Amino acid sequence: MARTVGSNGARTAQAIRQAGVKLIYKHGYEAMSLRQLAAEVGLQSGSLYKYFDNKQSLLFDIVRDHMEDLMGKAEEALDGLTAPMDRLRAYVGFHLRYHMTRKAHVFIANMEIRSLEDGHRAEVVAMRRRYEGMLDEILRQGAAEGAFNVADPRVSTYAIISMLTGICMWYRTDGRLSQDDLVAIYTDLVTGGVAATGLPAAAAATTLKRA
Amino acid sequence: MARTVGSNGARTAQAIRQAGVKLIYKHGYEAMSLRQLAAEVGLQSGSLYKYFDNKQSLLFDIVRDHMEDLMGKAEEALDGLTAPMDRLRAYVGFHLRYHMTRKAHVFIANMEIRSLEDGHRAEVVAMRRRYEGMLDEILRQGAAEGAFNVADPRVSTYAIISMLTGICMWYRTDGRLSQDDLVAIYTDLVTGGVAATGLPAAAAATTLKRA
DNA sequence: TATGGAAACAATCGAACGTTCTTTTTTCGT
DNA sequence: ACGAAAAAAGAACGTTCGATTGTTTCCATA
Repeated sequence: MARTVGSNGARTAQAIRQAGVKLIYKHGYEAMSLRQLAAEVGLQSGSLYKYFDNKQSLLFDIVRDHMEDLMGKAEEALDGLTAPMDRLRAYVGFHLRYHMTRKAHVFIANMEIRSLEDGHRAEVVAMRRRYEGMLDEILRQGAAEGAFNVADPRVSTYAIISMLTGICMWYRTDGRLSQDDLVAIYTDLVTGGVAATGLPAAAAATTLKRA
Repeated sequence: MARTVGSNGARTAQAIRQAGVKLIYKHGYEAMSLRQLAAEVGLQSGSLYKYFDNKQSLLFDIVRDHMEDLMGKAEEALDGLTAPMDRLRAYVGFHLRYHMTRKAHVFIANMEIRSLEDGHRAEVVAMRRRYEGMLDEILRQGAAEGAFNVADPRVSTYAIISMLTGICMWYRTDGRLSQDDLVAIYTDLVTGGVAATGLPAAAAATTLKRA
């Protein structure tokens, strides 16, 4: 047998992509074999090459498409908001919800960067920097206006994003708390952490040397 | 040639361990071949089997030893402290410093869990749960005493640990900020996030439904 | 200085890998 | 109804992998 009944290129392409995300998420890029992927879709391994040039480009396509989707939707979420606190809350809420609903894609984009070839990795890192820059800008604006008290926006950005992204390591749809509950809890943590306390954070930083 | 001049079992064992950490950190467990590891140490690949049963047990040994070290030192760091805020600050400072100085080990322990066989993974997950439990306990105690305002200690634990652990993704010894600076910044973020604000966090959580 | 154990080499195994190529079958526009 | 194009099968490739085995060399000790 050869071409199977009812086969359709577009549908197969999508199935391959979905199965790729699933298997890379579960086993890791290196550990996923193309035979495994083909079996998941119901093909022979050689047939996959009608749909991508090689294994590496499959990974890159998945990661790049995800990053573009993430950034596009983030800009939508912030659109129209100007006050730093509003923008911060919107960013936190969006990031959390996105990472709860796209756990697999997010995990891959964060963890398989090391498996990308140099050129591809550079592209993805640049995209990630742009995404982080959005939060960095919010924190700087808020600090400038006196709404936030951040000793170092760069570090706070890393810290906050790490905290939020971590949710995709343990969130379960059928868990104890709803997405809304979790967004509320995390929002409290973040806004509390950057809240203006009266005394400059830089001073607090210098007084605490050594521990 | 066979046994090389000056060869020493204990020294080789340590060199293999170090090289293993280095290569797994750089390339990932699956991507690291034993030939690569052997070359790094200056051996033939077959000779490695004098030092471990198989590739999997090398990974497990590295992760388990790291987890035991982490927990032992964490208990030391908290030893003698009773006030929740003191214990929280000590936990944050310890966790950060440890993760800044043992980046590779930490990264492996967090990222290569998926590469562990079921039994080994269960052991490591249990250890990690115990480590997380230390922070969870601090938050609960602080909440009970009214020192902290945490809507959900379990979630706050995950959030804080994710935030702190994330530092090993970007911290560089020759970076702009010292370890003390970073500890101060992160400590502010954490203590601010769990600070008692007056209004119960649970109420804040329910009022914010939807976004 | 002979000897037993420790340490490493060298060769090799079968399996699995990513990839390429040819062939076969189905689909679809004319 | 026919022929081209699309879709997939299936076989084969060279390579690399983890792992095993038998042999050689070094070293401590008696």
